[in-house]
Amino acid sequence: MPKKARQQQLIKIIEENPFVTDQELTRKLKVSIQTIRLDRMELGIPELRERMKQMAERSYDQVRSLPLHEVIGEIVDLQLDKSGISIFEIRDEHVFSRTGIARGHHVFAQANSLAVAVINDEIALTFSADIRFIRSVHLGEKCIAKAYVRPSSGNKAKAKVEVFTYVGEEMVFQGNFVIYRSTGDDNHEGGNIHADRH
Amino acid sequence: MPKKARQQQLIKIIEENPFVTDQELTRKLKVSIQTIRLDRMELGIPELRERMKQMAERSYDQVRSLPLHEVIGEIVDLQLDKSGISIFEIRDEHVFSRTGIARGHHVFAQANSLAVAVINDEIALTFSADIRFIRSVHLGEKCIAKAYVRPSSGNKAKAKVEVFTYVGEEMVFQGNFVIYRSTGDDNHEGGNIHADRH
DNA sequence: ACTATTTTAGTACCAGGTTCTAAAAAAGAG
DNA sequence: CTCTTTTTTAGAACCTGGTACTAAAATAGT
Repeated sequence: MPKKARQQQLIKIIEENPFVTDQELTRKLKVSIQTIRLDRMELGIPELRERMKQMAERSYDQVRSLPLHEVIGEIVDLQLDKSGISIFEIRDEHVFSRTGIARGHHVFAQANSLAVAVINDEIALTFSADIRFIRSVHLGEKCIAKAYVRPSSGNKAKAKVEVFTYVGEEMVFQGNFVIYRSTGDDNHEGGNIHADRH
Repeated sequence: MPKKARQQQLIKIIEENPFVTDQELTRKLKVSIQTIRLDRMELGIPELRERMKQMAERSYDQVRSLPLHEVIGEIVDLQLDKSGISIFEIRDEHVFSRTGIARGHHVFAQANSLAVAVINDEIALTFSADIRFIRSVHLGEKCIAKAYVRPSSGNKAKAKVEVFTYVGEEMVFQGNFVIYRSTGDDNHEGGNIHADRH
């Protein structure tokens, strides 16, 4: 096997299993460990421990910067029980890779997170929602969601929140949320209660 | 400083910086390296390299198993333009940490992903949705979502999909989706079209 | 004062390498 | 076929960040 081909093989093997040692590579490629190491040098592939360290660091950074998993979008303004604003930038991981159009649930998640956040209560759960995707959102666009709490008539445990999401001047999403809150009487959690539609 | 306190300190330091070596710990805790190592033994904290390896492996597994970022839930049955079933287990990262109740947008995401997947088209986007969270879903529960495509009257570009999500026998979520499809005429992407509500 | 616990010290050893020197083996050129 | 260059292999010394083990101090408990 020629050198080039072997090095391509080596790249492939390490790519699909970064946890492989040089020793194991000698078995797979049938060359000496020195050759493996020269190849790694030439290709700029760090040793196993360095590879693991880099993966660990990358994942650690992500964990640190992504309690975005908890609340989607960055809340920049919040007046409890009144209104709130959040910003969410559409990135690679949010779009259909083929079209660059954001998957609906991410846009929804931003609105939902904001609707829940704006309710000033210990427990606030989405009870129902009526939503419209007015136009599709694309990779790189910044979604600005604005939520307004509507004065609730009657049932105090259900708060109505309207959310409008904009990209620039353009409205791209609109949703009417009914948020269930834990005012006093805890642990209802929906059950068989039915919301009146608007 | 008593032993217990030191060990608590050690746990804290490693927790907030898992990349610390024993050597560095001697400086922070002002004890010998042997003491550090005895402490780690007693506390069952692995050595630096092992910690990094575990982090790397965990993140690697996630990367492998989380093109779930693309499609939420595992689709186990799919009859295009007819019906589909997906399974989604509620894990730590999906719940409000205080209550163990799933955030609504994850349950929605499963249903939305399925509704889009079941439409047999190159481009399928959520146009609108009307959803109900019937009861809250908790950590560890397996959500089984079933989607049915309803025969669309009139506008062929809009498919109606009903999704019901169950935990066991119990229905926990219900949604009526209108999915925009790319039948022939491409790139409409919503725009100023308005869906008739059911 | 004697015992038990805790801490420190030191040595041998390990994985998975790097760095360096040097010799074989293979390939290419004239 | 010989000479040169490239490629491959071998081996020894050294590195990091440890483990495993033995043993001696230091500290605390009673």
